[in-house]
Amino acid sequence: MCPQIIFMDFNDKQLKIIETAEELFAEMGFSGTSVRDIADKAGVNVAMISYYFGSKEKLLEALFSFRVSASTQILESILKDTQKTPLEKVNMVIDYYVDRFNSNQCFHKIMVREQVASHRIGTSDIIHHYKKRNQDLVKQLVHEGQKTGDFNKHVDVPLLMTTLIGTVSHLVTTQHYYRVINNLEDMPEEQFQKHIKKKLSNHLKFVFKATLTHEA
Amino acid sequence: MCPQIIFMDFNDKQLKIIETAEELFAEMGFSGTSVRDIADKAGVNVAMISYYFGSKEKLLEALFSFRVSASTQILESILKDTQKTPLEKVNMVIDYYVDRFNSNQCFHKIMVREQVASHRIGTSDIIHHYKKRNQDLVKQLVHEGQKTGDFNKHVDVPLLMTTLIGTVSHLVTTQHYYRVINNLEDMPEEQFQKHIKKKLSNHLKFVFKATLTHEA
Amino acid sequence: MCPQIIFMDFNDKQLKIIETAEELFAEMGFSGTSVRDIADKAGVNVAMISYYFGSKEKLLEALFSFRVSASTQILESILKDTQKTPLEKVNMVIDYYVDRFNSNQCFHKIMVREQVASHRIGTSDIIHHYKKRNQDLVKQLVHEGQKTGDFNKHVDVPLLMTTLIGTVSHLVTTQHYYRVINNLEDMPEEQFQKHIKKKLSNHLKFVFKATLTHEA
Amino acid sequence: MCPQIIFMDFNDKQLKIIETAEELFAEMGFSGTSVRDIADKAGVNVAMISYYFGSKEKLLEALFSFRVSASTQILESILKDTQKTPLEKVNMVIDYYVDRFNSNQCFHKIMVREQVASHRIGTSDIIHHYKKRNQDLVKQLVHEGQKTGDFNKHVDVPLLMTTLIGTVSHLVTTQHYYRVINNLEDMPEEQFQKHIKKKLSNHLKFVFKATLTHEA
DNA sequence: AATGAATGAGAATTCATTCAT
DNA sequence: TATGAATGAATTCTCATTCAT
Repeated sequence: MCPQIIFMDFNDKQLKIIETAEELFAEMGFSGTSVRDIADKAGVNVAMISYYFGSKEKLLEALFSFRVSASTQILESILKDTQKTPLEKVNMVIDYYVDRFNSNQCFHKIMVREQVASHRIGTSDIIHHYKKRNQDLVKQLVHEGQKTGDFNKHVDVPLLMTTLIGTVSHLVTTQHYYRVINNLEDMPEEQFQKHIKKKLSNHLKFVFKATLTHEA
Repeated sequence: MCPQIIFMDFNDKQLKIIETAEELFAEMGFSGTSVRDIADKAGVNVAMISYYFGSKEKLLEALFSFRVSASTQILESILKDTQKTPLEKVNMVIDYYVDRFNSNQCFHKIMVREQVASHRIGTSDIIHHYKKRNQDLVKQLVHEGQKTGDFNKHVDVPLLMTTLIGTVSHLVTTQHYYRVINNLEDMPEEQFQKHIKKKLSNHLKFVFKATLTHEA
Repeated sequence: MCPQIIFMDFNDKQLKIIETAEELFAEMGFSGTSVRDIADKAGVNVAMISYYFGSKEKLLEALFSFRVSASTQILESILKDTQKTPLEKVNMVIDYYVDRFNSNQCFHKIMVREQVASHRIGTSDIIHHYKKRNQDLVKQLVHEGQKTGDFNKHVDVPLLMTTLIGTVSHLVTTQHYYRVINNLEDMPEEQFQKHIKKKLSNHLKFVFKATLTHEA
Repeated sequence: MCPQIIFMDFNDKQLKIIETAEELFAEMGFSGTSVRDIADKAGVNVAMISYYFGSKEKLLEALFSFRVSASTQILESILKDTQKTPLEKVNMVIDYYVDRFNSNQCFHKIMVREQVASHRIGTSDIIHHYKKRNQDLVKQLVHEGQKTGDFNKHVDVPLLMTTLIGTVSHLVTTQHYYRVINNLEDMPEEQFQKHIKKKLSNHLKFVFKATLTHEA
């Protein structure tokens, strides 16, 4: 079904390289980061990267596999919960996305960049598979809410997903502008993260409740 | 206030370079594009780029100035219109953004990428200025709606802007995935653009109406 | 007919690079020579090689085109001469080969090496074309001699060509062994070249006369 | 006299490495083959090569020792045969060379390449020793034939050796061209080998008989 | 005895920019 | 004003070899 997401057992040095690459790719972009930069920051020999991953491109793919393979069941488990109302589940999905983006900011910055270009096949396959799966799950959830009469009938799930992911990823990638524009420059980083996470969660929950229940 | 947005008078060759650079930067990223690629595709001498713009970085800045300077008064004029209700104005703002992103896809792909990184000062200043101004204008509009009682009181304008821009830019940058996931691969490009533009506009108008008027 | 042998107009620097590369490839082999070696010896910047030829491989092809394209009509003109007997023409062909190998020793050393491997397409096409054409010309000449009754009937031209080229190229490539084995180490280089050229010419003429006229 | 030709007792793994190296060196050249290529193809650890042979260069020397040491007495035994006429012996020498080259094609391709360069001392000493010895033996044989009056007086043995070895080695190294030029591309490999071996043997025997017995 | 891990050196090539004209 | 030529620096990757185990 998704042969390219192979769970790999990375050793400490490989993990160190992956994590360092993640930080640098996030900040400088893939092409803007040299393998030497990564090696230097990770404290390993330059040749190690080719040795372990084959190439810079393959390192990016390894990073994708590593991050994507980490979370596959959470959304499923949210949906299966029979105790929750569809709206409660929607709120959980929102928190899942807010959490994921918030705790993997570097990776998602890379994702945002990579999604723009369609020419990197190795990664775009992984992204595509991941997006498709999640959209299908949310579609199920919306149908569930429509059946119970909680949600209105004409919800455009693909665009709702676009709003969800777009809002979260845009905030994550432009948070430094958000700080400046909203005069939050002096707030300590940790506090700022908590602050926007909370606000973003509330905002999206409100937007989604309004959208899903508002009569056309 | 914004010294770097200088309206420049570009000659034909300069414009050709800027437009070619825009296409390539959009697809390959800034670092992923070489000046030689640009020069070749634009049909000019490599030295022209340094000659005209000073450097590759400066070319990017010129591109930003060029695109941003082009539209400064539209939002203002929407707001000033005394004939329209606040909700009508919101819808106009939405269409303005949808239009802008749709007709300047390449540029906005670059913007999305560039926003991620905070290290490129030349462009981030322009982006910051642009975002700040637009957010302030929308804030005015929301206040106007709140005064008239059309909008509810606790609207988070910065996050609403995030949702607006995030949704539009996410769709623009991931439209190839959107096509595939929603089985629209065979639709001709032009028709597809019309299709998503219309859908996106309706979707956002509905979301905004619901959000701005929904009682908490 | 032979599209890959394009006559190129090389400038002085390009010629310098080609000639230096020829010397080094002859002595160290293609893979055994680095572009840096060539650049250093030729007194040019390393980047020049990529700049002018695109790649190391393409430089080799340029060298082949350069050397091969130089001599296309000589054999034809020998054959056309109506004043000479077939045997005289054979002797002229022999001298042509001896001369060619002798005055382009470096290039022919490269040819000998390159012929071994069939994996370098760019050059093997040129070699193949060149060998085919020359063999066809010699075949004509032998037929001519057979018609006049000068040569015997069962001459195997492909193998005769193998003997001709094999003998000359083997001597060229192993001349340092020849010197040592035959106690000619003290002979000055120039004199040695003259010496073996003369001896080789006589030897081959004798072998060919014997072979072509000897009754089975 | 020839200290480097030491008969070495290679174990299975060492032999596997040597044989694999032989194939790769023949096709790709010494510099064009990496120890990793050899190790991978031979199915052994990369470190094995340094471990067993010391270095890549030493592996080449081991290969030479291995192949050269294998055949030292055959030529001697041919000469000693008192039953055969000088011409019969010459024919046997020819078959010996044709056989040797034919059954050790890979090795002889390497030899051809290595002979070109004089800079690899380890191997050139072995080659030199080998050539010198064989030439001396053939010189004896020719003298024998001259004494009996079978061969004419002015035979140039060094150049006759050059013709013998040059012809055989040229055919071995350029057989793929030979196939194409003579429209034998569809002949199965095994059959082709038999075919050229037979033709080459007959050709050389005829050339040698003619040359050795032809009156000047 | 054998090997997976590791590495410094060097490989070819591309880069943005400069310079002479 | 415009450009072909040129280049030093940096790019990714491969190399043969060594080392700890």
